[in-house]
Amino acid sequence: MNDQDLKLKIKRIAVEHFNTHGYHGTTIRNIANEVGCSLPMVYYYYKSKKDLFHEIIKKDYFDMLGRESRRLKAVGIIDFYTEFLLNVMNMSDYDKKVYRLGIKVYLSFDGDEELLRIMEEWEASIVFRHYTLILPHLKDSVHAEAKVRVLIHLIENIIERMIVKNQYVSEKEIREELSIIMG
Amino acid sequence: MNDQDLKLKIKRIAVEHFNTHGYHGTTIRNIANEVGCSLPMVYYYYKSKKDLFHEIIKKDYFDMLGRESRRLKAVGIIDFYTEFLLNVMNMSDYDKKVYRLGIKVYLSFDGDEELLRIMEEWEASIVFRHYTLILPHLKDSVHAEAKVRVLIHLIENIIERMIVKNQYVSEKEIREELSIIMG
DNA sequence: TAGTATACCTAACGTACGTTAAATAAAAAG
DNA sequence: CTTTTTATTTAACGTACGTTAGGTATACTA
Repeated sequence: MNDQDLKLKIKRIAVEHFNTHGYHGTTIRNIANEVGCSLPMVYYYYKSKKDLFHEIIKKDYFDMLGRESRRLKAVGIIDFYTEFLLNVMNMSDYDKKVYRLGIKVYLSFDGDEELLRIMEEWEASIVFRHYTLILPHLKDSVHAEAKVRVLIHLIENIIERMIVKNQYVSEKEIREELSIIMG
Repeated sequence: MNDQDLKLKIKRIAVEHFNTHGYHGTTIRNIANEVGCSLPMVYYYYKSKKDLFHEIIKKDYFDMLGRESRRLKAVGIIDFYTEFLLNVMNMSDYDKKVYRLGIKVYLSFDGDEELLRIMEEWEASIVFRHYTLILPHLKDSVHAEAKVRVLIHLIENIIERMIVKNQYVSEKEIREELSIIMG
């Protein structure tokens, strides 16, 4: 098998196992078994179990977040977020699993302090970006700031339904729910 | 030490460990160490690690949910949910940890299939209950059902912030956010 | 006070984990 | 064709886990 093929396959299976059983519930032996290679091959490509987990979050998770956020192009704010959320739902299965893993770490349900810190930095910058995006569309509103907050929470909730609970959310549903807040 | 004292102390420490390190990351030895008793004492009171975890979720978690939902008394729908959410935030630390553990299981981030199934049954009944509570207050609205959905999602999101991320959410904030949806 | 039940301990069993040493097979380079 | 590098394996090390056997105090009971 090609060098990068096996390395990638190991990571893909690892993502699946970390997702299903958590960091501590995942074993290198189980990963190797499912990949179909011997146990030390995992160590040939990844320094340690922790290293493998960190590479998934630090590289793949943040790559995916960056890729998604770069896609935003629509002008109307409801179109904008509808497109954003539909993009999330149409991500590849692998990206969805990585996203799920990231959410798990973000909620302190898995991973370690180091990863959590990195994520909270990203989160803060993203919340700020949402504010600057949404606020201009709400100039005349009395509860502008609260509306932004509710909108962010709704977006978080929809992403969680899509990624964590793996539910299908229709475009109609998304638009309807966004409209209730944006008026 | 009194019989029930130690049994309770073990469970309390267990909740803390399961919360911080997950099911697989928690060890009976660590629990016993922190409790200050010997390892087999845990087995004296609980059949197994799984049994201990299941007792926490099946008993304490659902007891807590029942207790909270029985408290709802206010008549106005915004008062109603504000009180409900404030109750959640004012729960004891132990109950909050149990709640957090439950959310973890509900999101399939921990626990097993059996517990997940039990939770999904409860969740379905609760969503239905929210519908019957909220809908009468929205008769004239065009997007009544969507509004109920958004409201439920907002409530879920606020609970998650309080319980999972351990954030303080003020009554003003809660009322403001609920009002944006209820008009 | 003798006997029984309760609360608790030390020590260990078997298993499975993360990790590594050491060897081999395959491929590339010279 | 030999040498070196890369890809892969088997086997094992040490550690830590869940769990249990078998014992000892303490407290209740008759």
